[in-house]
Amino acid sequence: MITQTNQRIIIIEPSTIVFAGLQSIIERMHIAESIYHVTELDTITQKLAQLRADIIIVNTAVFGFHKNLSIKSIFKDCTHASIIAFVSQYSDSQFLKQFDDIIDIYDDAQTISAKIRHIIEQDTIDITETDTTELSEREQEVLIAVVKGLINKEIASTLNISIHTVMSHRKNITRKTGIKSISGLTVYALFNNLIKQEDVQ
Amino acid sequence: MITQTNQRIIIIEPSTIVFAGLQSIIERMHIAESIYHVTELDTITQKLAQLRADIIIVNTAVFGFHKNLSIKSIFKDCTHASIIAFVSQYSDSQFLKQFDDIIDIYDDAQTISAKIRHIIEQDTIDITETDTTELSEREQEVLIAVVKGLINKEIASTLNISIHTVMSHRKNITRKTGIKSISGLTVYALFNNLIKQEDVQ
DNA sequence: TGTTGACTCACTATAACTAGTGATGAGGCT
DNA sequence: AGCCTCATCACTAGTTATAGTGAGTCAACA
Repeated sequence: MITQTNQRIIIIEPSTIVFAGLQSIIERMHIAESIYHVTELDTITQKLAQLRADIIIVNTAVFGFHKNLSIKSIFKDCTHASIIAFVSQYSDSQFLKQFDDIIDIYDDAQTISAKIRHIIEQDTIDITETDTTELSEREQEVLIAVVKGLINKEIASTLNISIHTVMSHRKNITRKTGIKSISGLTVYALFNNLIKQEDVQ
Repeated sequence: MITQTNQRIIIIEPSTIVFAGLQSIIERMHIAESIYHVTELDTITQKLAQLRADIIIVNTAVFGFHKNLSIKSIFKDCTHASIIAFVSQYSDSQFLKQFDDIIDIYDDAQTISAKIRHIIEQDTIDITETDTTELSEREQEVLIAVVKGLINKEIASTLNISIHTVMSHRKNITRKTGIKSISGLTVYALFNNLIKQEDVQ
């Protein structure tokens, strides 16, 4: 699989915290050459072209309540950049249609990564298959239950299947991931955002 | 100046992005031993005491519109934790007075760092009882081995004790922490910095 | 149409863990 | 001296998990 690791990204976001969060998530993707922070729209419009960004993520809040704006014209100098809306509060759905994609403040890291990857892949010709999920849906369900601390019998009853099936799934999970221990599976599940820390135990 | 580098911090914040931002800013301060993410209030209240946090940062949005809540009573099990409000939208100022400090979503990194440092310094003055670790040294060793994925027999041989002793320790660990599942112990060990993620499995 | 993968279930035998009780010696604290 | 914790070990009985093999149904796909 060919990955692009030289993306130039601009984030237009008033809040330092939110910027830091997006930055941190994007950095973990190892696709960005640079991440540029802009807090206001006005100060940047002329310089945008200069920065030659590949991706611009813009908090729709910076547009204020003037929702009749044309995104195309605002970013007219960035012809080859993909513009992603970042929505942290209600935004008009017609307005949002102008963007290449939308990231919601409540999206999880996996979703955000997927959206950005998708944008990059659209721009890149050589898309080879993206990581298909290693585990089947049912296997993920079983894994989540295991990590929640349920024993096989309990998993069987919550999923309405026989304990034999549960064991069968668990054997397949072990085979596919190569992880034998519950603690290892816990880290795997946390890392892959299959479960939240507070749901464990 | 004595700096505290072993703060256990819980962030109660629905948005992954905002959490990642706070995490990233706090990590740069090098004061946190662990940063725990919780997305909802309901799922965590009973477990809060167990986690023995020093600082709890809570997005006031999780309280919804019921602003007559007593913060003291919600966090009654965390007597020694400082509670910081994280405000991302309008919040009643009377309500906010209950908190030890307030972080606003538009605060810059420097301001946030200063606020957190201030909280820590206040606390370090009135440390009378050093929060001795809940688990004995031997129990910690056993716990780490468990979380590494070793089975009791293996733990026995690496620690040069009988398998009976290992089980004895494990029983005590379960009794003291109240955590029965290996996955729960894994989260506990990660949060309490007893083990690094990469050492698991 | 034949293959593959997902999902389901079963049987066997062995290994490992859990829970409860009990015991001993070392060391610290009051 | 008495009390407590830690660390060590043991026995019992019951529960749960692991490993290996096998097999049927169903849907997708080439």
